[in-house]
Amino acid sequence: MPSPSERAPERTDFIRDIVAADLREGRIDTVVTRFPPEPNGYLHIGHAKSICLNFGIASEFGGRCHLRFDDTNPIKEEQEYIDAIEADVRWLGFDWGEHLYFASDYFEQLYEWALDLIRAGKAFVDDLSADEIREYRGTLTEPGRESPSRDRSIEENLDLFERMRAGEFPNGAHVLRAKIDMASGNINMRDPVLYRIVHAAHPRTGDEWCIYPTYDFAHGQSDAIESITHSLCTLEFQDHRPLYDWLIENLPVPSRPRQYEFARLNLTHTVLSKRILLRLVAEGHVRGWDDPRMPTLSGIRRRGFPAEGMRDFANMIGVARADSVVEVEMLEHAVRDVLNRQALRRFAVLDPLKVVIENYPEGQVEQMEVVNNPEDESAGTRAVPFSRELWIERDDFMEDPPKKFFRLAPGREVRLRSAYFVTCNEVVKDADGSIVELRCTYDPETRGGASPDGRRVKATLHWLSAAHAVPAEVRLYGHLFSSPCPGANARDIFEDLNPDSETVLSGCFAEPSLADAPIGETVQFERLGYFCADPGSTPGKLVFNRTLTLKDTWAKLQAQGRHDTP
RNA sequence: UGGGGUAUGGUGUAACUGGCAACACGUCGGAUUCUGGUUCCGAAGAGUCUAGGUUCGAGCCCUAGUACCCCAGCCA
Repeated sequence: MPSPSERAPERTDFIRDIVAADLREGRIDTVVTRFPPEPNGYLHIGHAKSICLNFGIASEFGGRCHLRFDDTNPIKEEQEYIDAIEADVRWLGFDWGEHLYFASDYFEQLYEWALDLIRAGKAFVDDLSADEIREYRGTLTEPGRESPSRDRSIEENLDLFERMRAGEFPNGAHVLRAKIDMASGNINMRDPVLYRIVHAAHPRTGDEWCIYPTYDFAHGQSDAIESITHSLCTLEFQDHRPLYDWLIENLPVPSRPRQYEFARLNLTHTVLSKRILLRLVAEGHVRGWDDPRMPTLSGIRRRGFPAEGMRDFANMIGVARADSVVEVEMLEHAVRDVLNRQALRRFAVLDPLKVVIENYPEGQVEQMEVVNNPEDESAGTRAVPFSRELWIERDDFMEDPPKKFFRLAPGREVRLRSAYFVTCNEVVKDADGSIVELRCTYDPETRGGASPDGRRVKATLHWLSAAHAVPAEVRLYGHLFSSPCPGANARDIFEDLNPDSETVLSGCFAEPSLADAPIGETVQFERLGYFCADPGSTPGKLVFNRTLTLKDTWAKLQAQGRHDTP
């Protein structure tokens, strides 16, 4: 069965158009892209869009895509992030082969190129402090002023820069700057900083360096070294493109990469900002980077989202240059679409209500054959034990049902899925008047859920044999933010956190086959939604995370009814 | 008169080189269904930021506006 992405027509967007034209007109032989994360945090859904774009283009056009860590700032970067990022990209389904690179691999070459720039009189060592540089830079509407250090001799610049590398100066004492144009309307061209002194250990190069190139001095040159043809980044780097090009043109680099920018992804009810995600974790609003509510790849993986759904979503939303906010419903649709096709069906009861089948022999147990996935016959069937005492969902019974409720009610007959038709005869209540048990009878002729006489029922319920059901904890997840646009209108983004984003249910039951449910495999609890065992789940204490609910027309009706009857 | 971008249904995208504004999500109906799921059928919803202009014909070309986004890290 082809996936939607395979049967979808060839996707086109402005970047693919450019790549196709470059190939067609012979400007390049092979397309080479790269995904360039900084290892200072975890990857999120926004990164997934970029990963799918870069790796997707490479595979569609028969090229290759590199994974390159942009590790030029040792203060923020850690090996932990490098490992997590690699795992996330692999999980998403992409393979960089042997093309794993680090900007730090190029530090020596970058240093040589900096020397070249100095020798060409196009870079200088500045003595100004960070504050002074800011002052000299001017403002958005006023030009900047040239640094007093700008006219230093090439020899002195060379000497100073070498001594910067040698560790003779403390952090901030000097900086290497390009000599471009302090009056440029583009602030990035006002003698941008190329190197700064940072006495800090780097996760890869350790103490080898105490000067580090800035993003601007590292990125384009790294692209050139790797023969990247199309360097794709987000819109906020548009203003850097003139500098990217200036460096490429003024340095003896081995290839001529081109930068193209696209709009980053925004999702409703979600925040895709490393800074905010870091705070959510640090301030304990969530269980960690991989909390099932987090939009991180590790979070959605723990939540049970299949990678294929994530990829389908990336294809659905397209790539453009206009700022936009995609509704999460589209992501949820992509996930449900994959899960509907692939997830095995299982029985679980979240809010159990006891049902006793009065005419069912005491002590008898039957193994009912239940289909694993109606969308995939090859998934086969399984046996689920049936007996006299059962659990059903409390929501599936109403003592005084409204007209549109067609589940179980006094005197009404429904089907227990793949088992029998049952009729409710009596409602047993406790002293407080709350329902504790239903007394029902079953029709032996309807075994397997069939109706030999053609009798029809309006509802089919899931159920569990009370004696065989295994206890479980189930965590229900909703949107992390209740507002579709968290932090909009200058609101504090944390005020928009949804207080009900996680509901932990204890006292749930699952069918016996779920006792050893593999971690990370998402199944459908019939009629309820998609769920997967949490990594913290053990056979002794089962914990399931709800990936998504099923679409629920009844819940929608109820919600509408609430408005209709004030 | 800083610089750089972007405007198409509620949302995201599409419309080859000027030729009936299309697809998906969502919404609303209906059919099917041993999941109020899935599937199927149908509908509503934009006349393309505004105002002019060119043209037989403009989302696309021209002119003038408007709105929104990004930039003043030794972050990326």
